[in-house]
Amino acid sequence: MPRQSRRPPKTRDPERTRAEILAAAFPLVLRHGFQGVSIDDIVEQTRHTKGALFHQFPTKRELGYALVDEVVRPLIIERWIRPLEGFENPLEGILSQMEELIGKAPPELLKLGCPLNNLVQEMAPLDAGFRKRLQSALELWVTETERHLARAKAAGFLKKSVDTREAAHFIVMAHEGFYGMIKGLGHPHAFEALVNSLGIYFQAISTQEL
Amino acid sequence: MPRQSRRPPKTRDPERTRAEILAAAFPLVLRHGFQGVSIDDIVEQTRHTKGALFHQFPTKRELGYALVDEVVRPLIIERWIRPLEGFENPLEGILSQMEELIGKAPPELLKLGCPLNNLVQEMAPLDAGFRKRLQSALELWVTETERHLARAKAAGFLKKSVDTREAAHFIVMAHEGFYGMIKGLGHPHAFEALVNSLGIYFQAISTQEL
DNA sequence: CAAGTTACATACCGAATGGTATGTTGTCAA
DNA sequence: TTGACAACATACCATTCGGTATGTAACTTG
Repeated sequence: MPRQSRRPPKTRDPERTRAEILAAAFPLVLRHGFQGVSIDDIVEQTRHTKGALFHQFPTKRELGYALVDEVVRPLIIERWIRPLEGFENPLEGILSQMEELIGKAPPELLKLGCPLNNLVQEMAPLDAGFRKRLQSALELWVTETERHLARAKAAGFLKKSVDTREAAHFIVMAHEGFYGMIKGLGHPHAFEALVNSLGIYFQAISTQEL
Repeated sequence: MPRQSRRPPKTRDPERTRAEILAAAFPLVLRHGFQGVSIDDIVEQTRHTKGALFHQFPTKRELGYALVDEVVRPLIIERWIRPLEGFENPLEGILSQMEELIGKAPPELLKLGCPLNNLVQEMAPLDAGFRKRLQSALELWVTETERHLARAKAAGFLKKSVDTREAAHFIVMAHEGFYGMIKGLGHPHAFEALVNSLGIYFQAISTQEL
């Protein structure tokens, strides 16, 4: 018997309800943008109703905020920061992770772009609440990247002259730029060119051959 | 007497009407996104009516297409390609132009992002017509950038080993990434960091000190 | 100048949207 | 066991939106 019934269960679980709504909203927003997705669209993708949604989230905007704080933000850490811990040289880790998550990603997924970048471009100039949360997520990404660059420097992989904060900004910018460029060109073909060029930059700030 | 009357003139000028509608739509779309702007919003910013708009553009989407082809595309050439012709070394030109158009731009303008990038992120995955036109604009930007890189190479500024196509992709990506990053962080403070890092990349592909 | 056509202006419409009002049921403390 | 409240479900609403139907004045053409 399927544990995940299509009909609402008799037992209540508000946290799970909330999580399921967010999980349903995420891919829709990724594909259509926040403004392009309606409450009804989201509800349709869950086993819940509009009443449940508006009970969990007072407004559509609040749902968007939760999406940033509770879905997008953790995703950044999980995908782009945590994996670096497994690499002695973080620069290698960054290139490797890019190859893994962008280079090898299915084209139809890549065309949807980066969840964070999409929301930044769409919502940051429109709404202060979004702006604040997206900014916070971006700064977290930069800060954590810088931490690993500092580690790289301490381990002698990075030239002493490198400003790790500057480099971290550039690297995060490149992530978002890669996604944006691939999305704009419509095919992932440009990825290799981009990662090669980023490699040249990495080489320029490194003390040894990568 | 003001030549530009607020009331519609008795004399007709369809091309001017069309241009005025596009001119009114452009800043609105830049600020609120394409989906975030209504036909009535646009009409309100002109001395024309909804009837005129739908006479010039059969649908809202067609207006968006025209915005890409007739406003955004020329803007790229005018801002980022043409100015390079005045520089013996195009790499210097790119950095100089970035400083001029991004570094010195008013923060409230920067927060709105890059017109092309905004539309790419918002509309490319949603609509094939947008996708085609945005892709074409991006490829034009890359191609024209590559032309100047080839010139740089011929003049001996670039290392022979540099793949100009790859580098052109990376440079265009950086333009869009810069805008996106500044928009996301909410303040132009990051620009200097980004342009410094791009300078390191430029140095790495150059034959001499910049 | 007559007749047709283009370029609008005005009024209106059906559908979609975010949100609400109200009813119902599970849950839990006393 | 029983209220009381949280967690929903259902029905409904006001507004907004892209688009259209229709009327009219300017312009072109024969």
